[in-house]
Amino acid sequence: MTSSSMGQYDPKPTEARWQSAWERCGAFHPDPHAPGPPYGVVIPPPNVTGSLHMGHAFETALIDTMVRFKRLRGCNTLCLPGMDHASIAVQTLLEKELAREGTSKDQLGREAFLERAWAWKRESGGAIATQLRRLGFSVDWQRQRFTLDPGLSRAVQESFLRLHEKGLIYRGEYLVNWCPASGSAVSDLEVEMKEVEGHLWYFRYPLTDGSGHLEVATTRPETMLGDVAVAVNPGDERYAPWVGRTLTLPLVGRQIPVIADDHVDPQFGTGCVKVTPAHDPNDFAMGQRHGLPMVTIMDKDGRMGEAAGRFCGLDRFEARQAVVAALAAEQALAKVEDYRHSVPYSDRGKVPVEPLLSTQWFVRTQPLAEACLTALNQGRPRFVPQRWAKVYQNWLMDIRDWCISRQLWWGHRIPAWFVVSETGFQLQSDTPYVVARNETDAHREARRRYGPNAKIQQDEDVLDTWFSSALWPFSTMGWPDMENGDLQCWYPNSTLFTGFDIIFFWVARMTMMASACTNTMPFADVYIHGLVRDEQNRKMSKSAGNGIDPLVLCERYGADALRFSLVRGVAGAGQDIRLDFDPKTQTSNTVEVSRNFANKLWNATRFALLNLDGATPRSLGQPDPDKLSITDRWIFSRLVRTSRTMADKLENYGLGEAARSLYEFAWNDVCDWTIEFLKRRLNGSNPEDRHTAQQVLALVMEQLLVLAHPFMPHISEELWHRLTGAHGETFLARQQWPRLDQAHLNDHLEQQFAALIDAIRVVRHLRAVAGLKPSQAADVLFVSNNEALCQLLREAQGDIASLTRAETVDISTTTVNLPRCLSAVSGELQILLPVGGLVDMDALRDRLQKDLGKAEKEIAILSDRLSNPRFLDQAPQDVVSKMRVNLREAQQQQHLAKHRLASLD
RNA sequence: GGGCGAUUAGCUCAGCGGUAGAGCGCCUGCCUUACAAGCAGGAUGUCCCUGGUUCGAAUCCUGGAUCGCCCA
Repeated sequence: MTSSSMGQYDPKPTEARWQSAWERCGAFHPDPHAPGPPYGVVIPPPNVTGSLHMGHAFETALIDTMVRFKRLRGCNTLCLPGMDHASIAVQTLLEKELAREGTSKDQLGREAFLERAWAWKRESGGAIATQLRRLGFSVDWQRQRFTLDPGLSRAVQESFLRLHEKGLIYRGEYLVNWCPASGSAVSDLEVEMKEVEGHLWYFRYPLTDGSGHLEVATTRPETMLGDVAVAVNPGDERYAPWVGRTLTLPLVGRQIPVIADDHVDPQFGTGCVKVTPAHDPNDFAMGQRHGLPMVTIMDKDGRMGEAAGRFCGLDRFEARQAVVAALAAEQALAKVEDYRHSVPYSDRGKVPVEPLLSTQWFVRTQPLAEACLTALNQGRPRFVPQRWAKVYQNWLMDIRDWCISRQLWWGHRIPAWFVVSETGFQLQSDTPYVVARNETDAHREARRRYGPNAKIQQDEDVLDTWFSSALWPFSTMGWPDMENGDLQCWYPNSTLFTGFDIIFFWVARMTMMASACTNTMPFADVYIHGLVRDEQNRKMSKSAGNGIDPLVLCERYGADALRFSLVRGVAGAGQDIRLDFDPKTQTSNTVEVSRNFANKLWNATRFALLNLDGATPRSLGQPDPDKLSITDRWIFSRLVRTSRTMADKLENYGLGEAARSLYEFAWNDVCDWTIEFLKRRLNGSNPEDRHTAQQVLALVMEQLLVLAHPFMPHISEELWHRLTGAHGETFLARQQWPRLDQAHLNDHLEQQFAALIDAIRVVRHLRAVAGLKPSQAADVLFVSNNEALCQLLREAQGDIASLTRAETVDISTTTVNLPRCLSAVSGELQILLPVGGLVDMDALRDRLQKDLGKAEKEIAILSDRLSNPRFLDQAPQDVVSKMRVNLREAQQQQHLAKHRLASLD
């Protein structure tokens, strides 16, 4: 290996090695009976057709940081991975494939189609599981689950049965959101409102008695074929005389009444609205209030049906034009306006959904939502950040029933059998049915209820994929087998990590189903994270084409670097983060910073290895407290403080803050100061000092690697093995978070140390001002009448000398008059560098003027404040006394700076 | 229309009652035996505006502006 490459960390082989070693050894395969408080997390199951995008990487980084932290803290930790079966996505994908082959799912038939779907799943489904491994996700792959697995299917079936038994699942004919592209109903949540430029068409509907007409406005002209009334607001005087009269519907000839309903907005359009109960949710409600008939004019493929008369067979958008043209021909088209309005689009099919009257299965959500609201009032689950609890609450308070049946094949078939013999072997909306675990049971039950000749036929439909996802926290752990060890140990789960966009889809449905099935909330906490945005603050998405492939960044910078960037970027909880990326060069500054940090850890450890003579932290043992230098005691205090701060932050989901603490501790405290301090003793001739320095170095480095592990698992594992010589199945991932003697924590020392560090910085500054080359040595003289400060400087005399390249460091409590020398003032300390004629007097004067200015400004502020009696009276005493100390120091500084300036002349 | 978030250095963002911080970028000097993916030093802010609370406000509260998201 060349010297230049030795200083650079190459993540690729290291990350691959540990990923496979962890999995091979089952490092993350916990035993539910093992000791330690349980910490259980199920990952939000990605879609089986999906591939890794930045949102997954972000979520994974957050989850895994927490999970690894809890594991190091001694929790019996399970992180369970898996995927959902994505009914619509898989079916769409396969149908396209079949179309290319010139066939279709209907030609294949249900059984062959499902075989093909499973074959697809085996061969190309679930690529994302491999991609998640690439991030170093410490999940238990042995417990990986898929929503269509037998165990989970049993949970789906069982929960359906139980909910049905409790009357929480029912079947009925209602207006549902129909997606003509996938040929299935979808739930309210799968509908996305999009603003589009459309038109508002005004139609004239004549009174049947020929005495005039009313004008109605609509954005969907074709639905007029299904109109059964025209409604006006009861308070609208313009139309009061019209209420109760009859209109003749143009093109159709149907006689329809004018009705009065509070829900009509008199300000909108003409104040008259056409009522189409079978094709509009508001009209449906109105139709029910007024007992109006439902006229369905459209078929399930989005074409006009028989009730549309001469428009039958036309596609809905063709029909729109044809209806407008026909009305125009009859002089019934009053006018057309451009009109911007919201149109419901199917999230899946990316086409406008049609509200359609149809018989479907529903979950009666209200009783479940009430149970969830009660739990929420008792703080279950706890939302982080809290504001999302309100979003969740509002949604539950205004909830609508959940349409759970889908006219698809890939999924959990509804465990209901129609007793078709009761309705002449025709399936109708009122055909009776039985719900059962299997066909034999269903048949038995049907015969019991409907006689020995009852014939049954299973419902063709499958359940919404979210139905099975809603059971995920417990279906993955063996429910309904309550004796299952996993369930007993890790259910309810500890935390659910997910995005806010999925609170309704998933979080609320999980809590409702858990309430119904397990009578508890499925997790204690819900951590809601933000989105990853690009440098222009746009949400990353495939459709916008601005998505960054996390795997590209892993290749270039390492998974550790990507993860660290994502976690460090989080401010508080739930905030969006921004990630820059230049597609031309395939580079990201943000991730580069983290890559550099990994490299810093690499080199710091390399320094330790080069200086430990093959010894390990264990073989060196703990240093003797009496032999610790002041710098040793300082870094121990910093280590204890950092470890404590990070743990506090992580316990409260402050992941970004913990990451930043780590970064600062590692880079500043350990690398910039401690390693630099230790060099002198490690290279020195005193064997006892050298031994202590080695002990300190080994201990600090090992603990630093533990602290880094949740954030950068691979490199920390690698370096820890090199440092400790661990081998076999011993992993850093399974070690203990630092449990250090809290007695090392020393506030006073850390405060004093700031003055020491500042003194060194001032010396370096003076050297720079004087233009001294690093190789040129110069003497340093500190003068202060603060005895404690002088004592500190004396203790660190050797350290100061080595860090400032000083030949000698003198410390004096009495003022020394050296005329031509570099000088500066820092607090109560005067710093002098006697360098003879080399001095640039102007630069020196500037520096002292600056010190003086700073001191005077501070004196002005502080004395102003201290002369305010109300401040003295009302501010806390420690603040007042701190101000007094600061003022005294500033005055000292002013005095010294003036004195030095005077001595220059 | 209702709700939520954001606004701090050229850029990306921390800080959230006690004298404004980091990284990147920029300027100067260094290949100093862990690291040039580095080291040392330096320059850089009406903390969006407006009132108010307070001895004291970037930080808490009113109101407003701009940007973004969610629900209707």
